[in-house]
Amino acid sequence: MDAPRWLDDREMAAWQGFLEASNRVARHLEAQLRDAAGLSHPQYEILVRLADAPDRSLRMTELADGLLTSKSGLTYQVDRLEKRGLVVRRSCPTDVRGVLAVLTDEGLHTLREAAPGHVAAVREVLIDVLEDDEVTVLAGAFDRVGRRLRPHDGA
Amino acid sequence: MDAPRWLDDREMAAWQGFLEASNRVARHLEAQLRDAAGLSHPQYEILVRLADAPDRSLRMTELADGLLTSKSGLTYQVDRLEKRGLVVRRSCPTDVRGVLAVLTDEGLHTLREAAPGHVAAVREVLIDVLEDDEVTVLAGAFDRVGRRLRPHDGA
DNA sequence: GCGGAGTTGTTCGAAGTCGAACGACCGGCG
DNA sequence: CGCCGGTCGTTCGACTTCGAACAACTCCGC
Repeated sequence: MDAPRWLDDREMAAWQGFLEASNRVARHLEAQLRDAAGLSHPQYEILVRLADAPDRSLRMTELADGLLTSKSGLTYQVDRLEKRGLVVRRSCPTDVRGVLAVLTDEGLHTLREAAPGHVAAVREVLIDVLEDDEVTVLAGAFDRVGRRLRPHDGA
Repeated sequence: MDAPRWLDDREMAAWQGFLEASNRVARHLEAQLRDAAGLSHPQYEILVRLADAPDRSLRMTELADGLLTSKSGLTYQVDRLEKRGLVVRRSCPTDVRGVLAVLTDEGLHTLREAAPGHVAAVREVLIDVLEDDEVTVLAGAFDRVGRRLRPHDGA
């Protein structure tokens, strides 16, 4: 490691831009969701995944895998959602240890109310700021970056 | 807002990829810095900015502006750094309210030890995963995205 | 010089995140 | 049947972050 390859200007701009953009975008969307629907971004993602799942329900572990949060973090957020009545916990029929998180009607309603505003915000701060070909490049590149850091996904 | 423009597959891939990539990259670098130098990423950035500043010192507010953290967050991190002896607080000569954060020799030394490994990690998980033209596109696009969300930068 | 509006950095409480430890439970093998 | 490594979800304590409130102070117009 005696000859570190430093970042040239172009690389530095990409790196700094990435850092600033990811921070600001995350903050902005967090604020938008909270103001519009009283949801944090992790909570919103939990609702989305449950809404797409069969029976609107998923095991805690399945939920935690897709989400990029820890198991304990998921427990915390599901607690919050349950106290608001957007999600219910049921015990898993095939495994006594297991817990099923189930989206309630109210949860689905809340999600449907929040989704358009959230998507609009995503467009406003990211997608619609980019040219079409930039979106394409970004999708390809980030798929590679994300996959590479995924715990166990050789593909 | 009755006709939300949803994201098509390509846009969705870009958005999801952005989310996953920014989370995983941030986590990975946080872990790398902590293991190699006992620094958090915010702390590392503070050291970098101080090292580049005249007299290796900056006002707290100047520091907070460049950094993407709040004032209180900065106070907390500078407290940490000061307890480790990497930074010292001095009162500002031209403004009694002001506080100058000054990088110590030990702070500079720690930074120089940490920098090569950090840069290598940035290359490994982001820059070197991308093609040259992808880096270029990314730099341009993110500059626009970041600038757009900046509090006060009409340009 | 003076008074009020704005700035500066810190403190405080609330919130969220993580990893490690934990009790409870599954499943296979003897 | 009985045991034992592995899995499930929660709990716990430590850490970090944020915004609002705060006291001290500057700066500008008069």
